[in-house]
Amino acid sequence: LRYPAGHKAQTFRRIVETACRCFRRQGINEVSVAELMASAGLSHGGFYAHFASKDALVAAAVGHGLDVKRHLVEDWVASAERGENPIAVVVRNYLSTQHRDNIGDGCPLPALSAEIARGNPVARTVLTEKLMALVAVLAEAGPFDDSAQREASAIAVLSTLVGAILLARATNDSRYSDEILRASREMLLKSLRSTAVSKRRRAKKQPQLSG
Amino acid sequence: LRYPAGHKAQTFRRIVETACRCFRRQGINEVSVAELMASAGLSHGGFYAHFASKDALVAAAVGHGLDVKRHLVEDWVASAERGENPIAVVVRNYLSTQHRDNIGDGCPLPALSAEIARGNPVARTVLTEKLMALVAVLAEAGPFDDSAQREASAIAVLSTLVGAILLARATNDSRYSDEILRASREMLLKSLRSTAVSKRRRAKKQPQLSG
DNA sequence: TGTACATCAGTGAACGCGCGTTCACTGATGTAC
DNA sequence: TGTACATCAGTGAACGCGCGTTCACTGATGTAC
Repeated sequence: LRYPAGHKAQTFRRIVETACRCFRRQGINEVSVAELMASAGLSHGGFYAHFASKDALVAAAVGHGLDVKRHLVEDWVASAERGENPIAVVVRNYLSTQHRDNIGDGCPLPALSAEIARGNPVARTVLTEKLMALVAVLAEAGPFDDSAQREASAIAVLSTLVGAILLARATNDSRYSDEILRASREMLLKSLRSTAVSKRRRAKKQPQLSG
Repeated sequence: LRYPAGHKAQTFRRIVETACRCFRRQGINEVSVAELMASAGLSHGGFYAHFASKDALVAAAVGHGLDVKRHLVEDWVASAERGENPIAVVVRNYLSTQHRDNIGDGCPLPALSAEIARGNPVARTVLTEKLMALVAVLAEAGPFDDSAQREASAIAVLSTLVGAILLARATNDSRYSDEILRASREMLLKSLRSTAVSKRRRAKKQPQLSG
């Protein structure tokens, strides 16, 4: 066969996207290369024309998934209505039953962090970089005058988001799972309300990264 | 061989404890029955004299690990000095570099929740029950008059604890990992300080579960 | 007291199976002449 | 314009390996007589 220009790059992307979804749904080690390639509409032998190893794909898939999530968070932040705290929009969207129940399209952090933490140094480095980028988006949108305080607050919020989704998914009792989301969401929103004063004080300072 | 009374029960406990440590360190699917039995000083064939399947062991190991952790949290709560918020003690101990770096003895929730959420219904049920028990311990120690509010607060705190340890372990950059622990810890402690008034108001009401 | 047998926690070879990876091959199209 | 060949994304059989699980066996001690 001879394929049109860009065909291979397109296949590459399809494998990465399929992998990212399968990994989140089933876990990295529970998805075989053969299963994954079949999901992408290919046979398993062609895999190594695109990636040096399964580990290399894992790193690419994690990076892709976190990029997509960062863009989504940016959209949420941008969608905040005038006077509304953009972080509150992120919190409500992230800690939703939709996000909990849609692990295949959800954030890779609650789904894959534990597995990545234990091995695959390349994927770990990618995760660290993308995590920092995600925190930067949240920090830029957050209250507080001091930029270090903004980043610290963003990190703490993200920890709660990730932990709550993780526990809500692990829980077998659907009412309790809902309660984990609700309780974590309310704590964060209440905490944001109590810092609203500081936010108002910061209003109309020099923007840092706006384009 | 004929073994003394209680020998089998002791071996059972040794397998469960070894398994719990190995699972947290390496992940459930990355530990084989043979490797685990060797770590417990036994050969792999004897495994099925104790457990119906690897899944049955997983459920037992998760239950054991969460029981141990609940007792540890109870000790932390009891160790709080007069006038100190017991939850603050839990937060400082949980979000420590020692806990992050000692995954084998650490909380099973950040280490195993993602893997358990995806399969093994028995382990999921056990996790749910033990999670509720852990939340109850935190709720009993927490501020707030209203018991529903105490439970909600405990759930939110636990979400942050679990998420922060998970992200701190996944991060490759040791300074950033420390910062994840610090930022999450400070947010929780600050939040506890702001509810301290309500705690003082609650002082000397009827105790609920004290023994 | 001595002998034959039952017990049963633990052993280790063996099973079928699916894994990650390799490699000789395919075949429609682009290029050389 | 027509023919021979190079290209290379994708195919599918095969590799060595380790997995969870099974099972015939071991052997020190307790029990029956």
